[in-house]
Amino acid sequence: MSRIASILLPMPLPEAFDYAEPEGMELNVGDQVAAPLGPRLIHGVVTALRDGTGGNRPLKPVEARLESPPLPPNAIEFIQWAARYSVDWPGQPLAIALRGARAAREKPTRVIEATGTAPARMTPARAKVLETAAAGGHMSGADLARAAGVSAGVVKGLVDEGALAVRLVEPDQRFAPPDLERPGHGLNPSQAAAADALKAMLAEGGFNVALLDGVTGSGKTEVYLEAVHAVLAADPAAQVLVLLPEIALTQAVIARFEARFGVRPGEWHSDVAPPLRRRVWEGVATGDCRIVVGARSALFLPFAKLALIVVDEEHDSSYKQEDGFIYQARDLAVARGKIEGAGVVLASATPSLESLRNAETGRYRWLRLSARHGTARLPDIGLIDLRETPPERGRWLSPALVTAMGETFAAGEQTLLFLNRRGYAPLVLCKACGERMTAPDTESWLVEHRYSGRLVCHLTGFSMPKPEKCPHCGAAESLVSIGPGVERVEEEARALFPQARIAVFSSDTMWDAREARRLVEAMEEGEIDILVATQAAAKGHNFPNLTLVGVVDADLGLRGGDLRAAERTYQLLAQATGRAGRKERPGRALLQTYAPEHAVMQALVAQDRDAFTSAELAERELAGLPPFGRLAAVVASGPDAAQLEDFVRKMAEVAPNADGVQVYGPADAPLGLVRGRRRKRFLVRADRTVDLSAYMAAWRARVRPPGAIRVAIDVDPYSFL
DNA sequence: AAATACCCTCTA
DNA sequence: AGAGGGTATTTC
Repeated sequence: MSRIASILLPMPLPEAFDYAEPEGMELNVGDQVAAPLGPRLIHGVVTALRDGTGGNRPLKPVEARLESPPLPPNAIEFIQWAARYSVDWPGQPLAIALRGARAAREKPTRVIEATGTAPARMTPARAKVLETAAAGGHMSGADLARAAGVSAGVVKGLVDEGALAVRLVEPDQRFAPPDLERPGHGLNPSQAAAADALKAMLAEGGFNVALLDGVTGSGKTEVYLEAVHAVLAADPAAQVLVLLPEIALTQAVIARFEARFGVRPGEWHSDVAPPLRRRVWEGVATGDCRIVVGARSALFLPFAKLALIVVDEEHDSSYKQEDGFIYQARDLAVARGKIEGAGVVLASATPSLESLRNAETGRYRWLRLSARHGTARLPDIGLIDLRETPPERGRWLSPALVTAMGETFAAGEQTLLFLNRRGYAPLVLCKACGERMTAPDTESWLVEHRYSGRLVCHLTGFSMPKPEKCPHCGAAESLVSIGPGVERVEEEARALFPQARIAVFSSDTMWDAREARRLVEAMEEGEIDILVATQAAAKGHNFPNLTLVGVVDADLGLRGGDLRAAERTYQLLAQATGRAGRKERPGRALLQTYAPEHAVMQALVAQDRDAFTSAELAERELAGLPPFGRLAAVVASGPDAAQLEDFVRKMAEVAPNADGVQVYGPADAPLGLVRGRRRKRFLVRADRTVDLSAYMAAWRARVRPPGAIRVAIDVDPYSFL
């Protein structure tokens, strides 16, 4: 009896395709195979096997089984679950899961070895080379020549004569096991209590979630390191995944793991070179690699025996992937934990309201870390009311903030000026005709960047040199820069403190990870007096001599007013102000605001997170919004406005009726035009009990968008543009 | 996603 | 007729 293999292919197809298993191939579920699809061969994964032959038409046979470890059943289940949840085809998450499996392997290295045969003619140079080669050390030809202090020609001559031979050595792909005998960090009582509670939860085994909730500087990392240790020690096959929101943070966390366990964990993010990626992927699949530190896509790795997932800074919005396969890694981490029967730890100083709600209702264990590490105390936070004491016209730093900066500088301490806006000015307009500079095919303002002298669209990446004349009315010298970005604040700070050492930290100035680390080190060493930074610097780093944080525009994130505006602003500003005064020095933070009475500002000043979150939760509950209800967004886009209008009207007509579901829209998206495509939105609100994914899938099945129109479904949206 | 089948218009 | 182009369909 021959068998049929269902094979999932990493592309947007609605289901796995059936193939005939060739005689003797002996496939198993999870095997990676090459399967013919039309005229091409595709790398796919076997998801099911059953007896039988092709029914209505003959099946094509599987071409070959690939020499790469199979995907474990749990990984396949997770991929299918994620696709269903996100209302997308299973081939999409599979494509993410196979990114490491398809990367090029590291090439074998060429090493030179002595063969034992003596060369026909011996010279001092040759003798030196043979001696060096005999000492071993697996050197390449160039290295051997350098070590022996001779030219490459001598080595080549010996190879040609057969006294030396080139051997190809496969690179060592294995991961060393972690050293569990190393002592851990000393924990303070609060940390020890949290670590014990975590270890107790993990010792129970099976799926459990804990929210590790502790103020900035309370030492969450040490706590979860102990949980990691407990898991690795309890089972020699157990694996651990640590998710981080930013690639920039991975090096620091990897160093912590290296110090704690004596081995370098597997590293996983978009900047990892293909050979290492392949090595980590295979190490994870075989169980060799027991610790992975990575960005959100590490969640799709094929763990052989995943026992613990840590999501650090769980509130961070970069866990939400917004394009391609849309997912929220924090939520999927919980889902994966459930499938794997693993523990999940969500860590944050400012947890998401979703996680706080789950902790409140007891679905998650709630572990609170109170004390700040060492003797440091939280910074004093003050508000500067810009309505009463505004900066001078054309300036952005108010007198009170400038005074504080002066005091800090005089005391030899550091200031961080926080402004979450790249570039020089967010808007350039013509004072003659009022024209605002926008990209030709996108409806958002171009941001002026003075360092590069260009106007840049932060949405699409479009950029152009700043024009001399207004492109609309032709007036010369009429373009004015409106509003501040970090570059402009830097300019102002230089004018105010010409003798201070000032630097800018944003993704434009720090596009290279090494450069970023250099700047962080310079800051740590006290070589910078004033750092002007976007959120790229607000996260994670500890600057011991930083005693003043000035938030240039505390209201920035509150404008636009989407669902999470207040929550996000609170989280970001709590994090930014938490940078001040970590070691023995007291710190202070000053927030410039036009809305000092706003609940976010009041909560920050009072350092009363719980008051803020309970008020915010009460509002969400009243409106039936997350975490009390669920949302999904639909964005339809197309080049032709009339055709799009027509389509979304039809879509509205066929929206299924269901209890506890309301469909709002269609409406023009706030960003109505991106890359030449007009955009329309729906928003769906549902009660928590509704299977929103199923609802959205049913709706989508009722329409067939014309070719030029794309429909993107976003379950649990974070962006409302 | 990528190949190809289909269906227009344009050129001469 | 045949090329050239956009769009719709198919891929087990």
